[in-house]
Amino acid sequence: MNRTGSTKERILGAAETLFAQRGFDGASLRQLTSAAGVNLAAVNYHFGSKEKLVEQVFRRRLDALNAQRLAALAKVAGKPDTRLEDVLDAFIRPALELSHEDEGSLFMRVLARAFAEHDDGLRKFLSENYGHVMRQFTAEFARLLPRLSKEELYWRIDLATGALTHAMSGFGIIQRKSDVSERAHREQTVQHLIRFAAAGLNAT
Amino acid sequence: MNRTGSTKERILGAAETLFAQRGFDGASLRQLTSAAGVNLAAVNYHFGSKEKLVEQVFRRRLDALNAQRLAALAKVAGKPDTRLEDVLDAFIRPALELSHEDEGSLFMRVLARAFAEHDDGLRKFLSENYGHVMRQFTAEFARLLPRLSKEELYWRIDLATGALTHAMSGFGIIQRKSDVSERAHREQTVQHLIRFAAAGLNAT
DNA sequence: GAAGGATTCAAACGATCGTTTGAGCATACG
DNA sequence: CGTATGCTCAAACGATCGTTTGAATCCTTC
Repeated sequence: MNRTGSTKERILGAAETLFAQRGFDGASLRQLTSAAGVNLAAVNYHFGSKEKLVEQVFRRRLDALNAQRLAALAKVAGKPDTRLEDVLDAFIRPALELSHEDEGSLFMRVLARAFAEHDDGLRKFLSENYGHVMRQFTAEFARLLPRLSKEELYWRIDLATGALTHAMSGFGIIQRKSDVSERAHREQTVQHLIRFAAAGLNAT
Repeated sequence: MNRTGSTKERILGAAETLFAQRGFDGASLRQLTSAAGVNLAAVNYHFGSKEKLVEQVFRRRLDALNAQRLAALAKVAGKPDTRLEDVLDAFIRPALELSHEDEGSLFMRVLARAFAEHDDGLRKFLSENYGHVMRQFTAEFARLLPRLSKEELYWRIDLATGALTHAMSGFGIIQRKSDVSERAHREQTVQHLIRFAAAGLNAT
């Protein structure tokens, strides 16, 4: 039972963990509030409903994550000597750093579940709030891969993001290494993902 | 409400559709039996429990799918002039054909959900019953990519399967085209996937 | 056509779900 | 001190969950 931070923060933390482990339907508010050490009614008091809690779980991470992604993209977008790998780095590194924090290490799993859900409400929420991020990255990919048709480009970006989401959702448990090598290991992981995605995007 | 086939088959069909749309927890036996046009108690009578029904939904498709994959792999494995693309074709084409059947078009979505679940019981079931398929493909990839370390090979296979699962789980609805061009479109899709995966696996 | 196993059926079981309620407690402000 | 205000609490709400039951019905076999 977590006893640090405000009630809202404890609920959000427990929700992230349990949504990652058991899914949005599978994790009940009773398991969730029990793990957070708060009263059952606190969820509806602070968030209004379970569905709105789900939204806040996403917002808490994605606001910062996408801001970092856009900041990193801004440093390379449009520059004449920018390589494909630089853009992928801007996309991948913020997510990977999130996966290696003590807090937030399970969030990418929540995100992977959201993609698998194919839930219209959730997809609409993500598209409305964070769709512009993917659009900016897509525009930069299009600039660096001018020989690809629009259809081919969308295909490959979809495949690349699928690979990255799949890989990053497996983290937090499997890929966690010892503290001394964590930084080096993370850098190695970034390079693995970038090499794979760059080659796929750049395929003949 | 489906009224064709035996009770067991109608349940399996409705279960596949609803599991794809709403998830294993989200789809209730009442929705499921109602869509199948059978009595609620029929699930427990014919399958024993909801969990065993889930297993049968997987078995019904994966037995045939993996048999096709292994048969296609056997035609190229170990041959001196086999290309990476041939092995990927053996892996991808059977799954894509399943995605374009009227029946079974939603199964890859069920499979994508299972991957996102990270459920130990389900992963153990899949590993015990179909793990040898992935092992045979991995061995052939290792033969064709001798310059990759074992760690690098596993990384790339994981990323490639993630991309393919992600892409194929989006089918059945989005990518369905008109009947006349369906065969040509499917072939085009196979080539997209193979090109991307081959380039990723083969990256410098 | 009677017997008997296989299957279907409506109904109910206890458990658990998300949500609501109203009393109780805390802290801050007049 | 008195009283708002924000928050927590136990308890209960109706709904829905997976499962079980026992009678009704179908279907085969002699």
